[in-house]
Amino acid sequence: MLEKNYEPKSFEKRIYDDWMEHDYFRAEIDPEKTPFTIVIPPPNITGQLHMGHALNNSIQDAIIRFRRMQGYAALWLPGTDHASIATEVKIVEQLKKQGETKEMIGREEFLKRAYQWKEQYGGRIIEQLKSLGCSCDWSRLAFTMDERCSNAVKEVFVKLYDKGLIYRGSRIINWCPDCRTALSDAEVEFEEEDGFFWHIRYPAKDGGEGVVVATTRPETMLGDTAVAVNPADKRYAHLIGKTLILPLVGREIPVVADSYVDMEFGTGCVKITPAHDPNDFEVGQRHNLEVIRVMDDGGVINENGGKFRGLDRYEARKKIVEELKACGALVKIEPHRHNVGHCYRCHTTIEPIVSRQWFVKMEPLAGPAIEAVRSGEIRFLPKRFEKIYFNWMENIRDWCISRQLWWGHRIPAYYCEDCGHTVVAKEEPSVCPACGGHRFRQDEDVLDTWFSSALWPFSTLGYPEKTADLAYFYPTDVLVTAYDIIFFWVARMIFSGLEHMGKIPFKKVLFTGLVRDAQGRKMSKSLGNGIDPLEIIDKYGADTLRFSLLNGIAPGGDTRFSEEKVEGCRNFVNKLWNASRFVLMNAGEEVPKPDPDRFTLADKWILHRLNEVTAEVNANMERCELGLAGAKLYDFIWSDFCDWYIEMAKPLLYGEDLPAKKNTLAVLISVLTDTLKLIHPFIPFVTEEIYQKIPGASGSIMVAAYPAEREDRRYPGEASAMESVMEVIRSIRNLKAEMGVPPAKKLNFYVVEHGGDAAHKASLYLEKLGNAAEVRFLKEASELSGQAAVINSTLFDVYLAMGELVDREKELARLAAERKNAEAELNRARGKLSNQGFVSKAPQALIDAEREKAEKYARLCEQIEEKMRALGG
RNA sequence: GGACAAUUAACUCAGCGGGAGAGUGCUUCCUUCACAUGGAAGAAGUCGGGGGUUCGAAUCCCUCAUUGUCCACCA
Repeated sequence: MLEKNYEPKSFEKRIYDDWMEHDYFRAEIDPEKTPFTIVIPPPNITGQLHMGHALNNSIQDAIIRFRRMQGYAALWLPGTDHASIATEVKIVEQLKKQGETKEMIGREEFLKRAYQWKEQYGGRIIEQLKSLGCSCDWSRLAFTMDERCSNAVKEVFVKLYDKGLIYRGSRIINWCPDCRTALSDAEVEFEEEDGFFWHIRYPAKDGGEGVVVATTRPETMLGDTAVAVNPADKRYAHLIGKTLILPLVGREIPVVADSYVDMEFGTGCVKITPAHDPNDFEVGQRHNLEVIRVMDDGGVINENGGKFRGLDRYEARKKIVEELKACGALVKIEPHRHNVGHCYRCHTTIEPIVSRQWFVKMEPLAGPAIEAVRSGEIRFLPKRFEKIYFNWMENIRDWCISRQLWWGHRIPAYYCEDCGHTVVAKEEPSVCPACGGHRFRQDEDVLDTWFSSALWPFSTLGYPEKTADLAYFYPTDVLVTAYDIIFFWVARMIFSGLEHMGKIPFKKVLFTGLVRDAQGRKMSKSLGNGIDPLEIIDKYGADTLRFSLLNGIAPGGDTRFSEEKVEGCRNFVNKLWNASRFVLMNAGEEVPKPDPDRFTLADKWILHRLNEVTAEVNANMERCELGLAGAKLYDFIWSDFCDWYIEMAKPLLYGEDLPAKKNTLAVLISVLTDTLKLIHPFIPFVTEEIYQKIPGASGSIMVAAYPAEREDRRYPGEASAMESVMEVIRSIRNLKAEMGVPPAKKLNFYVVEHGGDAAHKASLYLEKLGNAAEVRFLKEASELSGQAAVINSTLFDVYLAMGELVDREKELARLAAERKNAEAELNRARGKLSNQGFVSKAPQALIDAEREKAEKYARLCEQIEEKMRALGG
C-alpha cells in the first residue's frame, strides 16, 4: 500500500540506489538491438548544478528513458569538462588566499593542486545529476583530460598539423590582460559602452598641416606606423605617399591609400596600429607596414612606448591625452558610444594584440560541416538555428587554439634546444630530425578547452582506437544543448566528427532555451535571482522539479520558472499519487484481467482516450516535443482519469455486482499501469514507487516496454457517446447551479432517448455524477408539464423534476438563452452552406459536417421551443 | 548595420488554414470514505495595428509598431 502522503524524500534516494544496483543504466552492445546514443554536454568540474543543467539533463533523461523502454540499446554517456580557464581561475584564487601565486609554486605543483581540486570538487555535479534522477551509464564516465580523451586530443592535433590544418603564426588575436591568455573570437563578448572619440592632428613632415585622425583608444598611437585614407577621397588625395610625424613619439609614418577606410566616418583618416587592431593589422599586411607592439601581456606599455613605458593602458591613455592637449595636437573630444570586447570569463576589456599562437585553418573544415546541415543529414530542432550556424560557419576565421595557461592539454609540439626545429608528435621525440640533437622543450601553452570538447562524441567512445563502443554507438542520435554554445561547441563537434571519423557526430541537435525567472529575466549570479534546483528537489522532490521544467516547453524556447509553477506540478504529482492510492486501495492481491465482453461505456471511453493519448505521446516524444507530450499526459491524468473515470468507476467498485467490480478494477489497474509507463520518462521516481506496488507488476518500470497504440482499444463510437453523456452531466450541474438548487439536493431525472440507448447504458453515471434521486425512462415528455427543467442533447433529453423548486421565469430565461445560442449556431451553419464558394470549394467531409450541424441545431431549436411552449412562454 | 524570435483571458503559455484552449489567479458553492496539494460551476480574449491571399485567417503573405536575442563591429 502507498503511504498516505506523497513524500518524495522517503523514496527517491532508495529507488535510485536500487536502479544502480540492478545496473539498469548500463548500455550493452547488443546486435539484436538498435543503438540509441546521447553524449552529455559535459558540465565544468567547477560547476554546481543550476537550472540550465537541470533543464538540459531532464530533457536528456526523458529521451533516453523513453528510448530504453522502447527497446533500444540506449546509452547516455556522462562526463565532465576540465574547463581550462574557469578552473585555472579558481585554483589561482585558492592560491592567492594562501599568499601564493602560480609562478611561485611552478607548473608541476600547480597541476598537482589542480588535480587535487578536481578530485575534491569535480564529482560534485555528478552527484547532483544523480539526485535529479539521471540514468547515465556511470560505468562509462569520462573526463576531457582523462587518458582516453587526452590521447584523442594528441592524435587529432598531430593529424591536423600533418595535414597543414594546424599552424603556428604571428597574428592578431584577442588578448585578456587579466587572464593573460589569448582567446578565440567566440570567447569575446561585445558590450556597448560610453567612450570618447579623440581627434588628433598628425602634422606633415614638410611642415604642412597634415591630417586629423579620430580614435577611441589614443594609447595605441604609440604603435602607429601609418595613416590610411580612402583612395577615392579627393580631400586627401594629395597627401597619399607623404610622410607625417607621429606626435609625442616623433616617428615618421606614411599616408597610405586603402579602401578599408570609410570616407563618411570620423575624419576620413584612420591611424593604423597593426599590432593592436585587427583591421589595422590587415591594412598593415597590405602595405608592408612595420608592426610595433606597445603593450605587454598585462596591458602595460612596454619599452616601445618610450616615456610611457610602465604605465597601465588606461593610465597611459590619460597621460597621452593630457600631453596631446598640452602640445596642441588634440583637436577635439567627442562623446562616443561604441562596442567593446570583453573576456567571457573575467569580463576584462580585451586587447587585440599581435602574438605568436597556434591556429586551426578553418576553411577546409567548414565546407563539409556546412554541407552536413544543409543536406539535412544533421537536423537542428528548431530549424531556425541552422541559419545562425550557417552565418557563422560561412564567415568563419581561423581558430586560435593556444592558451597561455597551465591547466589543460599541453600542446604536443617540441622544439629542439639545439637548432630550434619544431616536432609535432604524440610523444616527445628522442632525436631531432634536423640536427640530431636530443634535447627538447615542449611548447608551454595548453589548448583551448573547446578543442577537446569538439572531440567529445567520439573521444569518449574510444577514438582513435577502433573500439566496439565506437563502432556500435557512433554516430550519436541526439545532442541536447543550449543555443548559446552553438559556436563554441556544436559547430566544432560537427567539423571534427566529419574530419576525424568521416561521419557526422549526431543526427539531431535539440536546442534548449534559457531558464528565466518569473519576470522573464535571465537567471544570473549578479542579479541574485537564480533558483537553486537542489533546493527545489529538497523541498518538492526531483519529479516535481523535472515536470515543472519539462511540461509545456518548446524546443529552443526560453521558459520561465517560478515557485508557483513548481507548486502546480507538485500538486499534479500528488494527484497521480492519490489516484494510484485509490486504485491500489481497492485492489487485492490477485491480478484481475480485463474482460472486453464486460466493458462498460465508461471503460471503452477511457481505453479509447488512453489509446489516443498513447499515440499522441509517442508521436511527440519521437519529435522531441517533450513539452507537448507532458501536457497531454497532464490533461489525461487529471481530467480524464481522475475527474471522470475514477468517479464513474466508484459506483461499480462499491456495488454488489462482483464480476462488474472485478472488471472495473482490472480496467483501472490497466489504465493506471500504462499511464505510469507513459509518464515515467518525465517523473521516474514516483512512477517507479507506485509501479512496484501494483499487483502483478514485475521488475522495474524503467525497463518495462513503452506503451504503443493498440487496435483493440479503439472504441470511437462509444467514446463519442460517452463524451455526450459527460456533456449532459456538465449541463445538469450547471443548470442546478444556475437555478439555485443546492448541489446536495437529489432530483428525479426523466430521460427521453432519441431512438438510441446511450442514456440507458449511461444511466448509472447520470445518477451518480449528476446526483439524481432516480433516473426514469419515458417514451415522451408530455406528462411532465411545467414541473421540470430540461437538458437537450443530440442523443437524449434529460428532464429534471424540480417540483416547486422550478422557477418558471428563470427556466424560461435560461431556455431563451439556449435557444439564442442554438439559433446562432444554426445560422452560422446555414450561412456557410448558402455560400456558393464554400459549397463548391471546401472539402466534402467539411460540407457534410456542416449539414449535420445545421440539422442538429434545427432540431434542438424545435425542442427548446416546444419546451418553452409547455411552460407557457 | 544584418538576422531571428515573440506579441492570444489579469499572469504564464499551447494552438499555426475550417467553430478561441490550458494552467495559475479571480467569483460562487461543496470538508461525500484517493486527494482541500481537493471537487463542482462560473466570469473573463474585436488572438499587437493596418493591408493582402482564400469560399474561409489567431493560423499563410506584405507592412508598421513594441519587446527580446544573436551576429557584425566604422577607426
